[in-house]
Amino acid sequence: MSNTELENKLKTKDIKPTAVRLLVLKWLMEQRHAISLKDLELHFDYADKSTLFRTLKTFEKKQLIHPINDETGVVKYALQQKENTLTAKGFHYHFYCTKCKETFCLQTVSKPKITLPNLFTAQEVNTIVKGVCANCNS
Amino acid sequence: MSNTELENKLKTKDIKPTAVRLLVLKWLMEQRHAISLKDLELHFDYADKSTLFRTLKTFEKKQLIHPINDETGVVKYALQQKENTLTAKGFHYHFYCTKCKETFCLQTVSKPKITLPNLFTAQEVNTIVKGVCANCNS
DNA sequence: GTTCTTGCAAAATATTTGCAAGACG
DNA sequence: CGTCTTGCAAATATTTTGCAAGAAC
Repeated sequence: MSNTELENKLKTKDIKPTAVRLLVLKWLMEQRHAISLKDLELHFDYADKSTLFRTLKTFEKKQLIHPINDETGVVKYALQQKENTLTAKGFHYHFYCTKCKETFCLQTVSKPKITLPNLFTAQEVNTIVKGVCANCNS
Repeated sequence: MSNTELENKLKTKDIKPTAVRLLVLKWLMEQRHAISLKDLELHFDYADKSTLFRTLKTFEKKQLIHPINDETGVVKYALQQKENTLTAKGFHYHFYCTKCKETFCLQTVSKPKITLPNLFTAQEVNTIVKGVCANCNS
């Protein structure tokens, strides 16, 4: 994806396309798994931790990325694949590979049906599946 | 539950019944929601943080309690309701109430069916439902 | 007396903020 | 100029470990 395209992607999300943001977005798009702040820090060792932190926060607020809690204790982020609407919040499963320790977004065919006890009302469902990914299984 | 009963509960799990452990177990059994290390610290302000930390770790290792990640960033613990076996790992949903901020274990009727992409193999599934609990809804 | 537990201190890890300098328009 | 972004430092928050004293058996 060209720099102009990246810039536009940011602009349509109402994010000013700065150097750091373009680099982070580019890298995020190249990854096939979710990344953590630490991952960013290691990859962009010339940029400051707090800048990268705020970049993620900005991206998150503008819904360019979404946070994933894979229970490793560290929050990771992945690009928002579908547009979020209030009715269909782009539900998908997350998969954590216990071998390569990477976290992926899985395309989901259907939202799981969950029966709640009386008077309980649901707003959101998050499912994290742990196992071994295709790469590590072959 | 009497002290003797609490002691036995620990002993059957191969945990030495010390004063702190008995108090923690008793309190855990009285709660209807999961508790964090911080909760313990606040409740048992006369016991040391690290002691409480290690108490939780011991209970977890001996499968007296199980950790819950409700995506608040803090791990919480709740008593193991059913015995864990290798085949049926006592699956249940967890519910996080966005009003009272408490986390509960829900009794589940059936394990969700999840279809994974080719070559992906699952070992474990964790589902956290967010919404409003019965108490906050009434 | 050997092993396990506890308390205290401190390390390790992770997240977040204040502030001033600089970039951008 | 005014607003937004960045870097640096440092505050917070949380989890975890080392070690020595003490308790339990």
